[in-house]
Amino acid sequence: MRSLDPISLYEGLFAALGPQEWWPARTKFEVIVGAVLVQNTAWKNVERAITNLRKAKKLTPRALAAMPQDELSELIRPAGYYRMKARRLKNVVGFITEQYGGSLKRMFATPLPELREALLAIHGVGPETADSILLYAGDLPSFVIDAYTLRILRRHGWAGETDGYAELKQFFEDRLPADAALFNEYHAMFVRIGHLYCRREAKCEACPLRDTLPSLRPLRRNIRAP
DNA sequence: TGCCAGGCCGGGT
DNA sequence: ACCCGGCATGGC
Repeated sequence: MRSLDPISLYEGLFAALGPQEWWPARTKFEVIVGAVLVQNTAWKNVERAITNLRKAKKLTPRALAAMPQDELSELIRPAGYYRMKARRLKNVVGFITEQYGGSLKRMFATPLPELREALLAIHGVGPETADSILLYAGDLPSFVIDAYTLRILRRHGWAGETDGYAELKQFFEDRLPADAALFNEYHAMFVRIGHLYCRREAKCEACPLRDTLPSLRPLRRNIRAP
């Protein structure tokens, strides 16, 4: 991570990409469901599953909790790993129901570190899923690292091979103001870059990071996302 | 046509 | 503390 100034990188990304308006979801609960469904899965497939759930009117904690797991797994089938993910969704809604009476409002009123630990204790919720829920559903400043972030940071030599999720998360959180809107925009831009320029088919030469970044310097102090 | 996507878990070194 | 196989559908 040496030689990476996260604020310069943010400014470079934002200048190149603009606001991302993430997470693509209509409700907070839909974000939570999506966060589980997208585990190692293309978002396109998740959309189908979400659509099925919406049409079936199952996009609330209570409706999901009341549904048989087999029925749930059929609805989310397009997202892949559907049996496992049905179980995981059940675990998450069980947690919301038992701990907070099904109220996301109450859940997200929990102090961030405490809630994060609680989420990680749910079977099927790992660091990225937990942080995505905290940030994108809860508007809580928990920086999300994902495969794209890791790949981009490594490809540019900013992250070493030994840097893992915890190290990278810590790195950004230590150097940025704890602002959910900023973390939101930042991670969303990493994913966008990943999608467009950092996949197998995509061209690395077209990546905005390629030319803009080396010439970047910290210019402004106010880096709030729109 | 294969390879792989916005992970996570469990069992083995 | 790592490393690996399993989990599954759909798109390019």
